[in-house]
Order: sequence, then C-alpha cells, then structure tokens
Amino acid sequence: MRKDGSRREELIKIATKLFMEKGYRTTSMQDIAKQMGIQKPSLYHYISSKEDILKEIVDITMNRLISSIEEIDRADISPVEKLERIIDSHITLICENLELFTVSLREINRFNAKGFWAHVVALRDKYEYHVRNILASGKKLGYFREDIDEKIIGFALLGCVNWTIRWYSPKGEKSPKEISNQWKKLFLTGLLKNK
Amino acid sequence: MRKDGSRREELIKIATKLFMEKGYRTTSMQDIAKQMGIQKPSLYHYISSKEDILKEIVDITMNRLISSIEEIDRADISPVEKLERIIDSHITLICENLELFTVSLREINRFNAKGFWAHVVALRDKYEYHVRNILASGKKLGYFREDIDEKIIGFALLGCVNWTIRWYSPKGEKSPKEISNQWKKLFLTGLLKNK
Amino acid sequence: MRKDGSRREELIKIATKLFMEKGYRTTSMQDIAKQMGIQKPSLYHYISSKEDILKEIVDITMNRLISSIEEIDRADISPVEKLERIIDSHITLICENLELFTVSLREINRFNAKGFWAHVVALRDKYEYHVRNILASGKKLGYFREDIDEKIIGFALLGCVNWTIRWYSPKGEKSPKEISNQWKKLFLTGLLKNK
Amino acid sequence: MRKDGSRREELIKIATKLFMEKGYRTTSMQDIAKQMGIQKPSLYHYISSKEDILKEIVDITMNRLISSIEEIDRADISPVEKLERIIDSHITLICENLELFTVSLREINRFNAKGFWAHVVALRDKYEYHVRNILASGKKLGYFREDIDEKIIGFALLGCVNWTIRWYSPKGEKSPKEISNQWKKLFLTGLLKNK
DNA sequence: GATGAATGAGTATTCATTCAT
DNA sequence: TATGAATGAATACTCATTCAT
Repeated sequence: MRKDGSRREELIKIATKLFMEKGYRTTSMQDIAKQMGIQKPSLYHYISSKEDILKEIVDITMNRLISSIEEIDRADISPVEKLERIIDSHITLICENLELFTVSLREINRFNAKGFWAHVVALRDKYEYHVRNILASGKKLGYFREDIDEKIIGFALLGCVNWTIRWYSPKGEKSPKEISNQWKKLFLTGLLKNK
Repeated sequence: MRKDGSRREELIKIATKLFMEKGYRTTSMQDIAKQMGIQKPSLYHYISSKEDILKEIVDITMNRLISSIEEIDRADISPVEKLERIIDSHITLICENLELFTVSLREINRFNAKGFWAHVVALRDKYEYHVRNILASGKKLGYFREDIDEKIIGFALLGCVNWTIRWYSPKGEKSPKEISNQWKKLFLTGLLKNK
Repeated sequence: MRKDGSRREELIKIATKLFMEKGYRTTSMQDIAKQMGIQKPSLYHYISSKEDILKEIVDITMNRLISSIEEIDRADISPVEKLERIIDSHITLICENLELFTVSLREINRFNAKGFWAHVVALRDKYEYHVRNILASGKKLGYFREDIDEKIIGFALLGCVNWTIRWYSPKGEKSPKEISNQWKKLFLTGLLKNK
Repeated sequence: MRKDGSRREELIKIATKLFMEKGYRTTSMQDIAKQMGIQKPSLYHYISSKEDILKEIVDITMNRLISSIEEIDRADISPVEKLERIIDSHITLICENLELFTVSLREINRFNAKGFWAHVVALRDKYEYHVRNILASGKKLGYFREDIDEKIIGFALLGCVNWTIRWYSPKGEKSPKEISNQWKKLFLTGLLKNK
C-alpha cells in the first residue's frame, strides 16, 4: 500500500552489486531476478530496461558528487580549504558507496554515442567546472602557484581520486581518512621535504 | 613465419581499435573479420580465441610499462629523478599507444577470477613494487617527507597517470610534455606557492 | 447493468480502433487499458479474454450483414432489385462501420482451427446462402443469364464489396453512394457499351 | 560450391507455407528451422530477419503481377482483350501460387508505417495504374460505357480477384479457367440476360 | 590459408492472464 | 469495481566457435 519504491531500490542495489562483481554485460536479467527471488519478467515492473538500471546508477553517483562539490564551492572558505574538502568528500563518497561508484565509473562509457551520453557529459562537465574554478581562484587569490594549469591539475585530482575504485577495499589496511590526509598533503605541498 | 606474424599483428591492431571504440564485449569477431577483409573463421588461424586477443593487449601494455620502470629503477640517479622519469615515460607510453592502453586498462578486470588473472596481478604487482620502492628509498635518503605512505602515494601516481585514457586526445590542446611537466611539479612541490 | 454494458461497449470500441490501426496481435491489453484510462487487469471485468473481444467484433459485423441480407431476401421484390439492395446495404455497412469491418474481415481467419471457427463458418455460410439463392432464383425467373455460376459470381460480389476495407476512406473522394451505383451497374450490365 | 541460393529459396518456400497455415506472427523462427531440419540460428545464414522473409514474399508476388500486367498493357490488342487477359493472368497467378499470394495479400499491411511501406505502395500503385489506364482507354476508344469510374471499377476488379485467396482451393470444384471465364463475362456484359 | 555452413548457449524483452487485496 | 504484483511461456536474434572441404 505504501508506494515507496523500496522494492525498486532493492533491485537497483542488487543489480549494482552484481554489476560490480560480474560486469554489466555479463550480468543477466536472470541473475538479478534470481537474486531478488522473483521471476525475470517481474523485474520489468520496477525498471523498463537493463540499461535503465545503469542509467540510474550513473545518475545517483554523479548527482551525489555534484551536490557535494556545489555545497563546498558555495561555502565561505579559502580555495585551499575547498580543495581539501573536495578530496575528503570525494574519497568518502567512493569508499562508502564502493559498489555504486565502481559500476558507474567503469561502465559509464557504455553510453557513448547514445542519447544519454549528452546527459552524462553535462554532469561530468559540471563537476569538472567546479574543480577548475577552485583551482583558478586559488591561483588568482595568490594561494596556488601561477604556473599551474587548471585542466591538467584537475584531471590529476580526478584520476587520483577515481582510481580508488581499482584498489580500495573496506577490509583493507587503509582508511578513507588516511588516504585523504595523504592526498591533501600531496596536492598542497608535494612530496619533497621542506628544507 | 614472418608473414604469419605481420598478419597476426594486423589483427591485434584492428581488434584493439575496435575494442577501444565499441568495447570488448560489444565488438564481435564478425566486426574484426570484416575490418580485416576476411571471413570470421579465418581469424582463428591467427588467434585461438577472442579472449586471447585481449590477453595479448594486456600483456603488451603491461610489459612495456614494466620494461620502462625497470630500466629507470636500474639507472644510477636519485629517487627524485626516477620519479620524474616514471611520470614522463608512463604518460608518453599511454599517449603514444592510446588505443592499446585504453583497452588494456579498461578491460583488465574482465579476467578477474580467471586463470589469466594471476598473471595480470603478478605484472601489476611488479610495476607497483618499483613505484613503492622508489618512494621508499626517496624517503630513506631524505629526499621525500617522512610521513608519506608509499602505497597510498603510489596509487595516487597510478590513478593520476592511468586516468589519462579517459580524457587525453592526440588532437587535444595538451601535449604529453605539458601534462608531464605539470604533474612532475605537482608531485614534487604541490600546488601551494612558496612563501 | 446498464452501466456495465456501456463500459464494455466502450472497451470494444477502443479495442476495435486499436486493432484496426495496429493489428490484433500487435495491440496489447496494455494498449487497450491505457486508452481506457484503467489498469490492465481491470479489463477483465468487462471481457474474459483478448480473443473474446475479437469474437465480439466478428459477431457484430457478421450479424449485421446477415440481418440485412435476410430482410432483403424476405422482401417482395425481384432478384434484380434484391441484388442491388445487397450491394447498397453491404457497402453502406462497411463504410459506416469501417473499423469494425476492417478488423473483422482482416482477422477472421485467426479462428481457423479453433472452436469459434465453426460458428464463424456457419455465419459466413448463411450470408453466402442468401447471395447464391438470389442469384439462382434470378436465373430461374429469367432475369439473369443461364450460364452464370452462383458460387463463382457470389464470390465476385463478396470480394468486390469486402475489398472496400483496403482502400475506402471516409475522407476520400468517393462516396458510398457513388461506389454502390458503379458496382450495381457493373454487376447488372457489365462494362461494355450497348450497341 | 555452386552458390545458387537454392537453400535460401527452400527457406522462403517453407516459411511461406507456414505463414499461410499459422499466420506470420504465430509462426516462430523455431517452426521454420524445425521444418528445414536445421537449428534456429542457422536460418540467419540465409535471411537477416523474420521480416525480411515477408518482404521477399511481398516482393515476389507484387513483381509477378506487375510483370504480367506490363506485358499485357504493352501488347497490341484492344482494351477489352487486355481486360480479359488481366483477369486470366491474375487469377492464374494467384491460384498457382496460392501460398505466396495468400501470405502477401494477408500480411502486407504489417509494413504500414515502416520504411518498406513506401516500396509496397509504389508497387501497388504501379499495378493499379495499368488497370485504370486500360479502363480509361477502353472508354476513350468507345469500347466501355462512358459513365464508368476507372478507380471504383478498378477496385472492383482487384477485390474480386484478390478475394480468391479467401475461398479458392486447388482441390475444390472450380478451376481457375472456369472462374476466369465467369468473371470475364461478368465484367464485360454483366449478369442480366440480353433481351 | 581460407571459408560456407552450422550450432549450443545465451539474452533482453513482451504479453495475456491470475489473484490477493 | 479496481489494481499492484507476479509469472509461464514465448520470441527474435546474437555470437564465439567448430569443422569439413
């Protein structure tokens, strides 16, 4: 009676887990149905296609990242602090939603040359815009070196952080906090010892 | 025998291009055969399975990375210079073999839980070993800060560099040299202005 | 009870329209439900199966044709006039109930080899009986040529008239009256000019 | 070795038979494969989709009709004789290729609103053009009544003849020759006795 | 080396219908 | 009277691979 979509959410969650373990293509609707304890066609009560599930996963992850960075960029703090908070928040989001982000970041290219791609690109650009904006204003306000290229450094940040899905494990020895601290220091002062 | 080899190489090259454009699963043997101007079953004179093509691609890319890092690590230079050379060489390899590396880095997880996976992991570990080794000796020799974690910083380096496949284009505005210079400085001295 | 009936009729009407536009098989119960503004299972309050809708459509059309021809055949008029009236009435029925007749005549074969088929055949035979009967008595009474075969000429009449569903449009340039007049003359005196 | 497509022709023939008996939609690729003694996917060596089979059937029938009517219209004979020959040839074609024509005429509407429809319409129009052209010149040359409408009479001819698929059986009592003779006389001089 | 023919296993999706509420 | 949830059965089509020639 309560139409809260909780069964749909369960489906997304289960599918995400399977997509992470076996890959999107390799996971069949059969697999998802089995895991949910229902028959294959019943899945179509909750979603309209397999691709729709992936779209939802991508949407969820991208929007969480964007909400987070927008809030940070709005805050009345220095670009240096913004950068630190972005690193914190991005790593936390990934580590706490590892399945969602693994699938999203791994499979996102599948939409290339499809209608949904424009949507994806728009979201991606939004995030990158904020990153570059913070780097640029840090430069203008005299916090960051003048010779940094926002685009190239922005990609360094994204690569560094997004690559986490390839090696992070909640059972591993490194905590999100440790990772974040290491990288914040790396991005601000580099590896060389101050003399 | 030389004849064989060249035709096989052509196959790998064509397959790599298609895998990059359409993805490994989405590319059919039919697609590859068509692009080569032969019939589907004829492919099997050169390779023994579709997966074999991917294995070869992974092998080629990993081995190039390893040869390069081994040579660098062997050289009689400081860890700082080693780090710089790794960044240079890794970016150059990716940018000059963009198709190969895009496919390799994107599809490598496919072997998860298969026999080939152990092989992949061994290669990956070899590369990571050298990275961490250089970071550790840089620390020991007093070049790098003492509070850096080789593992976490090593992943930062790999993420930063490997992520290049997601955005780099030979037609784009940024050259491998520029990218490399920006990142070398980032890793050594960070973004903050020296006061 | 009156309420029921009207809702059921609405269903038949909507289904008929959809069957005409998309075909019986291609139209789903979903399509019908949507068009009615209710949910799929609710349809089953009014009909017992999809096939039942088609049965009803066939019944309605066949019975109208039969009522009409029976009335004509009962009338105290010459076979020539009977023939003319049949043409008039058959064309009028089709043109004024184009959706019903299009569906009925197009999909009627679907019941082949099913229980309902005997029923359909009985209705069809009834109509054909009257057509042939009129032709035969016209021959006996000296109105029609003696060398005509009632069966073959009867089929000519049916084909000519029933084919209307394939080309007639209420928006087209030809009125049912014009069509009817042309065909009455065709059947009675043929195309050749009297010399 | 001889690449004569005979297996493909066999497939079309078998499919045609099944489509006639069970209908296009109701016949599955499975059914066709079984009847051919091969596995389902093997069908796709010869055709590229189920719809392709139907397209071929429609093409074959329409083109035979058109070849025939073009030849007749080109001949140096009177419109009256042309009309007679059209009736002869059309009935013969249908009766001798009953399966092909039954499927084609019954399922042709399926392409409505698809790309192939324009092609179908073009073929249909070609045939109808010749029919009307012959009627019109018969009128102009003084053979036919002046009050006949080529379009309406043309449809009478088509309906009468095409309806044959609904009742003709090679095992039935009426031969194509008999049918043809009855209808030729019907169209030329009608049913009324000459006084 | 090359390939036409064939296929086993799989894959997403559709749909009429049922039933408890 | 209405419907959300569920499903058994079907369906067209794909694809890597094999093999006789």
